[in-house]
Amino acid sequence: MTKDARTAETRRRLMDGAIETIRAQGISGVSARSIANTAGVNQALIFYHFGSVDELLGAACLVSTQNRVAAYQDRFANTDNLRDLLNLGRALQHEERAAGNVTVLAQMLAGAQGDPKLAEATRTALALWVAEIELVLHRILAASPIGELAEPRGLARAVAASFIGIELWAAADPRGAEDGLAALEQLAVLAEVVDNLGPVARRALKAKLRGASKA
Amino acid sequence: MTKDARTAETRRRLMDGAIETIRAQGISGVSARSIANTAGVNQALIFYHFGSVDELLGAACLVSTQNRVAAYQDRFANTDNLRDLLNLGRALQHEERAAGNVTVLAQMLAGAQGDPKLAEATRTALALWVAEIELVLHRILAASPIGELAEPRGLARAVAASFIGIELWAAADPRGAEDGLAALEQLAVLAEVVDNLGPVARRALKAKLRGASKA
DNA sequence: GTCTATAGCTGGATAGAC
DNA sequence: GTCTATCCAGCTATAGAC
Repeated sequence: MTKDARTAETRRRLMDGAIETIRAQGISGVSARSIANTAGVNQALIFYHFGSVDELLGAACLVSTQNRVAAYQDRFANTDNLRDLLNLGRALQHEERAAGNVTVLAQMLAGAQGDPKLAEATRTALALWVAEIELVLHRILAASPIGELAEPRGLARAVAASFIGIELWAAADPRGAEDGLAALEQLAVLAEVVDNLGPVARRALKAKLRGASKA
Repeated sequence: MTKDARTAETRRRLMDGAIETIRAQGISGVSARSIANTAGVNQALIFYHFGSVDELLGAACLVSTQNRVAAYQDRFANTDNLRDLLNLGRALQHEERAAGNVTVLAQMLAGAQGDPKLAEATRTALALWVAEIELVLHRILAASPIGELAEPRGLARAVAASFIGIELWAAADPRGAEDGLAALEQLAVLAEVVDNLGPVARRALKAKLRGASKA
């Protein structure tokens, strides 16, 4: 194995270890030693390769989020109606719970309180998800009466933040989180029903919404 | 000042200090020393009065949440339609951002990952908010076509979790969180519009929703 | 009840051998 | 690049004076 390959391997193990440690113990369980232990790597190598624990955390979070988002690019691109989006959301929620990316972002966000460096890294990672969601919403809402009210920019952030909140909740109260998620899905069904009203009801609703948004 | 009064005063200062420390530095900035420092109280007294930092955190979180929820009891009780609920939510979001209770609960939730004691305390505190929200939703949804779809139990938890997510987001990206919040409010307006449809459209919608909920 | 002092541990970070 | 050894700051928790 060449030197470069060994370096890359060590860096990868450290980043994987960092993610796994956040996932299992939360941000307050994270330390150079706990990460090195999970990674099966010497503790001093964190500082050699990344300079500090914070910078390792930032790098790990960014790379792992890039990977997760990339895994959905096709599915995001092929979504152009509410029903597909709802299905995608369901799948995403389920798969990411297993992969742990949402949990990691939630913990990073918690750690970002009063730590500008972590805040910066977390913001960058979150932006990757938000950008994808925003694009899809833009496409879908343009053709929906709901588009009269909510703009994609805000809605994308609200959706992402809600995922974060639910996932955080799940750690303390799994059943409650499950119920909450089911309720959100039902609300999405409401949006879909509204979206599929006949042309007359649809025009009436549009007019009402236009009035409401001005009030 | 009597002994009992001094004891109560110290306990109060410690609990206030704990809350303030979580608020300012997040859960990973919390330690017996940082709390004692904020409280202006000797560090050893945490262990004398509460036994451990975790137990202080649990007690502080519970008491401060009780106080905040109590401050809203009348307003919750007097809310029986979507418009009032939307206004209450707006007021609550604004006032609690200042009071910091939502931030504290979010940080406790983050700390609860892999710490069963914190998880238990946080669950109890969250339940106080959820119970109020659930009661209001129960009242409102019974009279609304939306009630065909979402049950109050799940929806209450979803709403609370979303508040948590948004507030956590705000620490890293204030503008993004603001946009997200605005979008959620607009969605509530949609619900209100749906709720105020004429009797014909309303019956049609109900039938559609009933079909959708079975699918 | 409250304080000082301290034991014993874990944390970040670096120096220097290999 | 990686390892061992180590410094020192900060942590929880307790003992004991007041």
